[in-house]
Amino acid sequence: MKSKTKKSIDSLLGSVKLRRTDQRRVILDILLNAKGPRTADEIMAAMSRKSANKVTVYRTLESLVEAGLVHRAFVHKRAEHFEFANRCTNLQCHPHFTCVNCGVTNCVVGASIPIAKGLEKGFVIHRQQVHLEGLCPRCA
Amino acid sequence: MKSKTKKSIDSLLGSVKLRRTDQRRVILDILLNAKGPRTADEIMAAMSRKSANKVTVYRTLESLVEAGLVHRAFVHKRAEHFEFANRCTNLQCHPHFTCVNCGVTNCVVGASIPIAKGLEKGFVIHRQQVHLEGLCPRCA
DNA sequence: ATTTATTTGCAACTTAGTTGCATTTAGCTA
DNA sequence: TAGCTAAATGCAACTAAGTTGCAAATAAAT
Repeated sequence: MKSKTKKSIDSLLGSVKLRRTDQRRVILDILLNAKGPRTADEIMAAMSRKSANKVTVYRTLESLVEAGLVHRAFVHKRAEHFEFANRCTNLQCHPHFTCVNCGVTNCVVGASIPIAKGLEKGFVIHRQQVHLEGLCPRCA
Repeated sequence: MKSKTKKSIDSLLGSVKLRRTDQRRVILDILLNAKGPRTADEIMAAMSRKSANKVTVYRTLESLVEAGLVHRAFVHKRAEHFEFANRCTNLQCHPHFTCVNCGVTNCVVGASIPIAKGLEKGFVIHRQQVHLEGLCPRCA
């Protein structure tokens, strides 16, 4: 990790009042550089020899989610997927697209979907999440 | 199960060329009468003494999904949720709403959301799924 | 009624995530 | 800068959700 990156990650952690630990830095760094949502397992693999216990990874992700730095992505696979919480409006994160052929899931940029209208009276929407599936350009 | 129900379930199974077995009839009946998506576990509980091995439940759900009679609902919980595949257009199933307070997930009726536009060239959308979370009328 | 491909059930297994508890460490205070 | 303490980490053991292989049962075609 470049020390420049380290500083900006440390200030991210500071901004949400989380202690600056190595594990948090490494995990945040991985998510910051990921092109799409990642599972705990993928994160552990990316940490490689830097070691890290899976319990720590789960707990770290949990604390990052709670702090709002990371989101659980909505991708309809068995394992939870996490991503750095950017490109999200207040009510809606960017959608994700999963290719039914190659199985790859990525963030969708440049598409927008209006928030649902016409709900029965009394519902308060905090968050809308959209998932698309179909064929990616390579598989179409 | 009323014999009238049984007949209509049998004709559903016939229409997708699946053998009419008791387990399939019972599981379809449960999903037909459910107000929202159900997990394999909930289905097993509802089958109660009628017995059923969990492997059979999973495999039955799988075959019903493959046949298109049942959909995997998109609800962001650890266990898969299944529901009878009605009220779905070609491209989009009805949305689901999960209350962050009481945890209950239900189908949203009467709301509509347009299909995403503006995807990068080459993507083919087969299906769009929307999930809403927030407060239900009772918890708001 | 017989046959055969499907379906079901059991046992054992895997994957994803969790809990309790002992040890280590970030960052505050003196 | 050392000491203190709450927070974070790691290990072992566990649970929940789903899967696989194989043998027995059964739907439905003949």
